[in-house]
Amino acid sequence: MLELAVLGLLKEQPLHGYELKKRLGETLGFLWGVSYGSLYPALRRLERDGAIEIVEPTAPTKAPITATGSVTGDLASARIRSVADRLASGSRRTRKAYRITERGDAVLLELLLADDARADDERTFGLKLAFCRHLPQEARLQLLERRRVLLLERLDRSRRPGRTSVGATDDRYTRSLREHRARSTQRDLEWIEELIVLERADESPAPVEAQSPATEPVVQEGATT
Amino acid sequence: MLELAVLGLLKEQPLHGYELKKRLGETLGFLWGVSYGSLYPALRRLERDGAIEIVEPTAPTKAPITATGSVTGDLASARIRSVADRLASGSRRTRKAYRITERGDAVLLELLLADDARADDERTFGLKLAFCRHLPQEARLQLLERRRVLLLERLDRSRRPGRTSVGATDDRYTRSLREHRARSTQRDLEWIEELIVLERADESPAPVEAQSPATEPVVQEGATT
DNA sequence: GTCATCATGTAAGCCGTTACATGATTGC
DNA sequence: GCAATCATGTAACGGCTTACATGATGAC
Repeated sequence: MLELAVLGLLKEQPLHGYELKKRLGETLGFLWGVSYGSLYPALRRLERDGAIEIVEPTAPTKAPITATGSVTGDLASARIRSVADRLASGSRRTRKAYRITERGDAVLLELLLADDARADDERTFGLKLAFCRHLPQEARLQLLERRRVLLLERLDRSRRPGRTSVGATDDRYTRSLREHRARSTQRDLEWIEELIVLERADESPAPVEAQSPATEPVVQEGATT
Repeated sequence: MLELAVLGLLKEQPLHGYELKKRLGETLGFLWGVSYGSLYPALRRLERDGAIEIVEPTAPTKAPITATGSVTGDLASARIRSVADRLASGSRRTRKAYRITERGDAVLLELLLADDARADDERTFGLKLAFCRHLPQEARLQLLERRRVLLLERLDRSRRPGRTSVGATDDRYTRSLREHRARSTQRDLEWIEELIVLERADESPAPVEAQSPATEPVVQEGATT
């Protein structure tokens, strides 16, 4: 889960651990308090696996700018930011900025597509949705559909009263809790279905990857109209 | 978290591990798939700590029926059920039914009162609410109030846009996710506030504990009459 | 007699946490 | 020079998961 988040964030631009942690809390609402104790080990793991690599300020030789031309774009945009700014200027050898590699792109894809069964985890779904623009539309729809099924099942389970007869607690609180959860699930479901409709609305088979950097500005002012 | 659930369920009636796991999924909606691999160790831990004890069918000598007269009531109601039925009849020495002890009552109380800060965990709150009838009303209100504050904070955080300018993802999906989460939090908040109002409505300082055993047994066929 | 279910457990491992240790940079 | 912040890490531990091992009971 953490790895998914890290890769997703690094896909946008190179960052170092400290900054990464901040974003984890800021732009991704959940993942409030991942600690350094888990973040740094995760980074090392990812580096070991070749999914990310350290951005060397003096030696950008390794940059394999192949499929994603956006990489250079990200770097450029990063350079003007204070984050990578001092990094690139040669000072500040203490911080280590990481960049996602081609291998990492693949891993990200994999993580986004993974169907965990144990995907109940709200957060994991949130994370996937947050980065699903990196998926082809088809896979995106699949993700939404799977979620829909899961919610339907949950709703179904919550409806049948189960075994209220025996020793099952059924006081005011439990009942309220059950009802509230059922309503929440219902709304989640409606939301997902709305997203599905929207997704189906623009059935453009164009590889999202290519238009990715352009997505946000466009949507902003009437892309779906 | 598991321990809280276990103690809560055992507070109602003695159960053995296998049955316990089923209930964990049934009556408590979340906690779908706790595995035996965590349940049994948890039971041993609780037993070691003296929070629960094995119900010995032939030797009910240890039963310290002191404060809670309900213990006998629970046992009685359990005996007519197939669960403890065969247990009590002498056969079936393979299964181990557990009963909560006085010590366990205290532990349960403690767990219900615990303010984890990391109480973000939806499930932990759900669990607490599910068993909060074992708390004095005052503490119950406190629980709800704390939750309210947490939700308010979350809502507040979700409102301020943060740093949308830099590299922060803000595509259709992320935006929708944020909005949906904000709405959900808003509704959770309204729900909690409703519960608080209800709670305040019956400011009867009567100890809930006393009327608790009357709830379930009556349903069955009046075992306690 | 064998299969499904009931029932209890152990071992290895993952993923995260807290607490601790360290040091560079910046502002005052 | 000192404190705050930035920045990176390690160690110990906790809790839960999967996969595995075992065995009793009841139905057919």
